[in-house]
Amino acid sequence: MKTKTLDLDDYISSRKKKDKDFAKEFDIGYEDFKIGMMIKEMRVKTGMTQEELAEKLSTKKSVISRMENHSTDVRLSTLQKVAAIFGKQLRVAMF
Amino acid sequence: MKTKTLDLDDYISSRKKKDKDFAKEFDIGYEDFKIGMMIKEMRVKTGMTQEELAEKLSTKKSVISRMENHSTDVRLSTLQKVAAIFGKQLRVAMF
DNA sequence: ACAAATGTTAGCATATATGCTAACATTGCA
DNA sequence: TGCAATGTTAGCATATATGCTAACATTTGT
Repeated sequence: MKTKTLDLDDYISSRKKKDKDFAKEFDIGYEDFKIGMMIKEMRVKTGMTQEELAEKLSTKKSVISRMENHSTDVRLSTLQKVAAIFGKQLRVAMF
Repeated sequence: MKTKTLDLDDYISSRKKKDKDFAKEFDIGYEDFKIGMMIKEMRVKTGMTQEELAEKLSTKKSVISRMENHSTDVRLSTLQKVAAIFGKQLRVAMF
């Protein structure tokens, strides 16, 4: 079961090397969440400003800044909204 | 990019057929979350009662029941705690 | 059928994510 | 250099996930 997990890790890892925007994914550990980095990376990659993303989320740019920097937690529904804006599908898994 | 996503879907799908407890994963759509089903499935599979899971989460069985049935949303930190109890790693991805 | 274990629900309390404004900081460009 | 765009932060308001208790329902085993 350990080896099986590693198989998938390897698969995803190699896929990411082949194709940079294959997906954004990360594991959530005991330390700080890195959700903000993920969101910021997708936003910057698509050339959006915080204010533009905020408008699409029907909120304010200060909220985006906080999410990208200070937030320690987030609701699944919020992540889902963000994913939708970037045309992505949110996936949650327990490996 | 569509085909790439399908590749991964196929991979995971076939892996799940080979090994039932390979992983629990699901996509979050516009409809209702199915987080509760995922949690319940893992709990039942490990033979835990709601009360036992509640104790490990330092909460009450009523909270578990609500999560498994009515909850429409959940925090990532809560999912992380649940995953940890089942010895799993929580992964979030935007495909 | 009964009793014990397990699960569900309602109602309320509390913690915290999210919403908002305004002031300030930083960056980029003329 | 200075202006405009963009990003950051603080403080407070609001919405909602989570915590808790108690009563009730359901299941399981005898």
